Amino acid sequence: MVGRRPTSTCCAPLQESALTHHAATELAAGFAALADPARLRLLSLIATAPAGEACACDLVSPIGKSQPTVSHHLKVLTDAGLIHREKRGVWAWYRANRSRIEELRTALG
Amino acid sequence: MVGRRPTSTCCAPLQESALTHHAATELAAGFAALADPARLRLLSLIATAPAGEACACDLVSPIGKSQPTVSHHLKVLTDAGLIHREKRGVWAWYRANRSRIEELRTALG
DNA sequence: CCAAGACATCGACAGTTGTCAATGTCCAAG
DNA sequence: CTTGGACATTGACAACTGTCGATGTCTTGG
Repeated sequence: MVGRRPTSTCCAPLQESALTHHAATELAAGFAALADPARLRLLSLIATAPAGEACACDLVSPIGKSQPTVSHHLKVLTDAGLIHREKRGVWAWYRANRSRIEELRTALG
Repeated sequence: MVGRRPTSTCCAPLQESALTHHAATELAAGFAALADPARLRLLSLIATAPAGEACACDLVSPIGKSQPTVSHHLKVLTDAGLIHREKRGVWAWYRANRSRIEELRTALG
C-alpha cells in the first residue's frame, strides 16, 4: 500500500490515493492561501472582474481593510500562484490563474 | 447586490460572483482545515481506506506525529465537517464527508 | 473490581499570521 | 526637479496554530 501516483502534475485527487508528504505540503500551501475570508473575496473580485483583470486601486475599499493589508493579501495569493500581477504605469493589475485554481479543485475530486 | 445565493449549499463558485463577507468566512474555514499537510494526508488516508472508513489506530504511524497531535488534526477535520467520527467500542472510525468536500470543490469552479 | 489499551483533552511553548501606522519606491504630471 | 498619487515594504503587536508530554475518560477482558 505504498503510494503509486503519477508525479506528472502536483498530485492526484485526495480520494484516489494517499498523498506523499511532498504532495501534501505543496497542496496545503495552496489551500492556506485560500484560508482567509479577505483573500477569498479578493480572488472572487479579480476572477469576476470585467476583462478578467482588476486594478489594485479598486480592491481596497470593497475589502474594508487598510491598503497595506490588502497589498499583503495580494502578495500571498501571488506567491501561491493563484493570481498574477502586472504593473502598468502606476497601477497594478491582477488576474486569476485559472490553471492553478483548477489544480487545487482537482485535488478535491 | 446582496443577492441570490442558493441557500442550499454554502456559496456560489468564486469565478461567478463576488463573495459576501459571510460566505467568504464560511468557505475560508473549510480551506483552513485543508491547509495543513498532516490533515491532507489524514483525509486522503480516510477517503481511500477500504470500506470507506479508517480506524484512528491505523492513522497515527503513517502520519509520523504523536497520537495527541493526530487526534487534534482529526478533530479539526471533524469540526470543519470534512470527516465524520463514529465511536465503536474502544475504537474511533472516521469516514470522509464527500458532500462537504464537493462543496469546497464547487467553490473553486 | 482491576488492569490495560484506545482515544481525547489539557497545559505549555515556539512559530506563524493578520493587521495597521509609518515609511519607502516608483511613476506621471507640471 | 518637485510634487502627488499608487503600491510595496517594514516593524510591531496580538491572536492563532502545530506540536508534544502528561493526564483524563471510557471500554473491554480477566
